[in-house]
Amino acid sequence: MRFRDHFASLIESGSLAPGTKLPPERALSNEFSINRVTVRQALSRMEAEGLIFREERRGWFVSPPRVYYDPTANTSFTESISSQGRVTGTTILSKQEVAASKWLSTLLGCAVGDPIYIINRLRTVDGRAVLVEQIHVKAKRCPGLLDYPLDQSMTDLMAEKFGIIEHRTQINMRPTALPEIPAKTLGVVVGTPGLYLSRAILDQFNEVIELDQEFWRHDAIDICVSAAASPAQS
Amino acid sequence: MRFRDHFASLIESGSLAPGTKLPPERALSNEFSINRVTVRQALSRMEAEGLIFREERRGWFVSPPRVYYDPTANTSFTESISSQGRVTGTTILSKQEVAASKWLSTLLGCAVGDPIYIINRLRTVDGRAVLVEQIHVKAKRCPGLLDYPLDQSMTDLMAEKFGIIEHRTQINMRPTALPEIPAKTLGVVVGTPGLYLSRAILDQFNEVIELDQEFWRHDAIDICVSAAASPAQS
DNA sequence: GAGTGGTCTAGACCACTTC
DNA sequence: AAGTGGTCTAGACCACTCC
Repeated sequence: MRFRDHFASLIESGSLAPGTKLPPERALSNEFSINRVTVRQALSRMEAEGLIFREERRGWFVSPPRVYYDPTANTSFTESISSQGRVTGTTILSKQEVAASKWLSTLLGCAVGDPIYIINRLRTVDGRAVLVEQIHVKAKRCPGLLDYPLDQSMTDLMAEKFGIIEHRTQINMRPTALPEIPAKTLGVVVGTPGLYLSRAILDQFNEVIELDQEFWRHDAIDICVSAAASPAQS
Repeated sequence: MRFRDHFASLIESGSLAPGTKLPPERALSNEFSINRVTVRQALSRMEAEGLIFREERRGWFVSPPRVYYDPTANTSFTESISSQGRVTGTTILSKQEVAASKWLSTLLGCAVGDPIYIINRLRTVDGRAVLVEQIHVKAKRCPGLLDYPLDQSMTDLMAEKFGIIEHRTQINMRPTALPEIPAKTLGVVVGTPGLYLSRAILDQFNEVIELDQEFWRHDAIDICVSAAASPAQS
């Protein structure tokens, strides 16, 4: 692992700036006198460590610092990221109205066939795609939602236009490999390590009104959560 | 990816029970008429997806279901896991008193050189090693801690013996590759995807009294957090 | 001691990006 | 059109597990 250690120390010492493109695999193979298969194995290891990332068929790049993100906070994604001096971008990939599947109806607590809005968004930090999200909301609770500008905070939009106040959120997260569609969207090889995050949002009447599913680049995020001990202590 | 899809459907349909050992790589290579390098590539992909896991030099096994874990809850690890019908185990790997390093003193808010207890524990679920944790506590606040039985809830121990009540916890998590020592301890290949979780625990006086660092097998955990919206809404 | 996984070499072809 | 990453073949040796 001489190869890995070489680059790891270069990156950690800051000699290689975030975003820097590494030399082609074949060049690395020559320079270090190791086989290209071995080079790729070492690069994948460094990818898993979050030191470097790749853009499919474009090459390997030094990873930028992770962004801190508190999924339980009431601050919006954009707000939270820009307070860290980073620039976010949001792209609407698609928006549509569908009839609730069995699966969706269970999670949202509605009838099968009820109208549901689905919005797919891509979010970037400093120009790099870091997450894709699929948002499901009950159309009945916010008619015409799709006609509003959707590249901003959904929370704000739903509060201002439809009087829906977030009351509680149930979040699940797990490390996983990125499935085909999110991977393609993020410009990443299918099977790259990632983070899956789902979020069920309940309104002031404790009704599930929104269900989000996010796939993150695993090296983009540092999740931080602050928890106050509840009165009932074990 | 015929190979991957074959096993993925077997596992997802439940035909291959958790814990089942897969055939040797060379046998798979023969059976599917693909090169062993390709077999290993597919297996690594399935490992990243959480479908299978490996024990170093022992082989590949079907992953058991993830355990749900709420790092913000006040329930103990054992309590939370056993309520899911799973059996936990805890092994003390080491316990010692050290002088606080610069790094530790900053995080714990004490002087460099102050006495600190360090406890390393290994935790298992249904017999499988799923996480290693390193616990740092201020020795001054709980003298003689190391002489108590340490294979149970630290929270309970510190409350009962030293009157220390957890008041707030600051948690950070990120997907990463397992470094050498945790990997070895978990019987996992260095560089395997994992989850890093750190926890700073503050007592009733808002003083940091404990600092934990955990490395999880990435396929073992499903993190769930419930968040109530705070009065101050953005 | 046999078998297995971990690591490595030396090629090859294709799909895609870049020019 | 050239170069690059993604995928694949066909071997090899070592360290370790298992019997």
